[in-house]
Amino acid sequence: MEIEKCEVTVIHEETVEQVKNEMPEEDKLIETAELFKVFGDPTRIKIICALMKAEMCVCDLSALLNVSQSAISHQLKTLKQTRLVKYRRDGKVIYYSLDDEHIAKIFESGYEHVCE
Amino acid sequence: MEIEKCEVTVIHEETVEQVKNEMPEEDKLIETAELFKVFGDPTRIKIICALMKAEMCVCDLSALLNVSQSAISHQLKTLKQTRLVKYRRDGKVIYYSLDDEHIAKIFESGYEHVCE
DNA sequence: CTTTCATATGAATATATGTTCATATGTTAT
DNA sequence: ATAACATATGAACATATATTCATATGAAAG
Repeated sequence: MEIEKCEVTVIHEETVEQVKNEMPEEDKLIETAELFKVFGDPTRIKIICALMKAEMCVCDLSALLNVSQSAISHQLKTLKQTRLVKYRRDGKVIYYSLDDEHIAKIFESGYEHVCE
Repeated sequence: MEIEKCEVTVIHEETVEQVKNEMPEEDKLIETAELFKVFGDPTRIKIICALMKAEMCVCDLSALLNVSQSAISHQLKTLKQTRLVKYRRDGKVIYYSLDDEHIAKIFESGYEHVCE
């Protein structure tokens, strides 16, 4: 007895084939989703937005956004790992800034849509 | 005895004040995060990407993306609620498409960054 | 009106994730 | 060395969320 594959009815085979050929690599799409996911948290988007205006240290971000130092630090870790922010050390203080001009562009594209 | 506010050390008061004044409304930022969150799931980003190429029905999306009909339908519900997709009915079949040209722009801004 | 088919939906489950708390790290000043 | 301070980190907890499963809805055909 065969194990049946859970088949799905396809109504428009041509469309499915055509779109399948035009779709980007799955890996790229997953990476894209992961990128957007990072933008998809209130604390992180606020950090990104703040860093568009000025380079800032952890405790300033913490005060500005009214979020604990630890929470900010954890989120900055995520932002570092995904290369959205970079940092420099000056004594005890660590200054964060956006890694790249393009990060701001992504923010803008979403923000504009919300404000339309 | 007073309840102390959990105060945070602020190092650069001027910067914090200035950025605070330049920041958009919190509501808008939260909405922006919510928008990006919708883009931040592999299945949903694939649906969005597919609908950039063609209008498609649920079972075609299901076949194309190799995701169950139910899962696709649940995700389309999310996409409908956030006004990223619209639909039209033709008999038993419901065709989905992107609600707005701008949706594709947002996708592109993230996709480009990944492919840079 | 009953069946068939495309889609939607609610409950349940497993997993992911954001924050807190306590503590560690690393730098500067005494 | 030691104290003070800015930041990082690990564990724990609570919440959010994506998928599955079973079933409901709604339209067309017989």
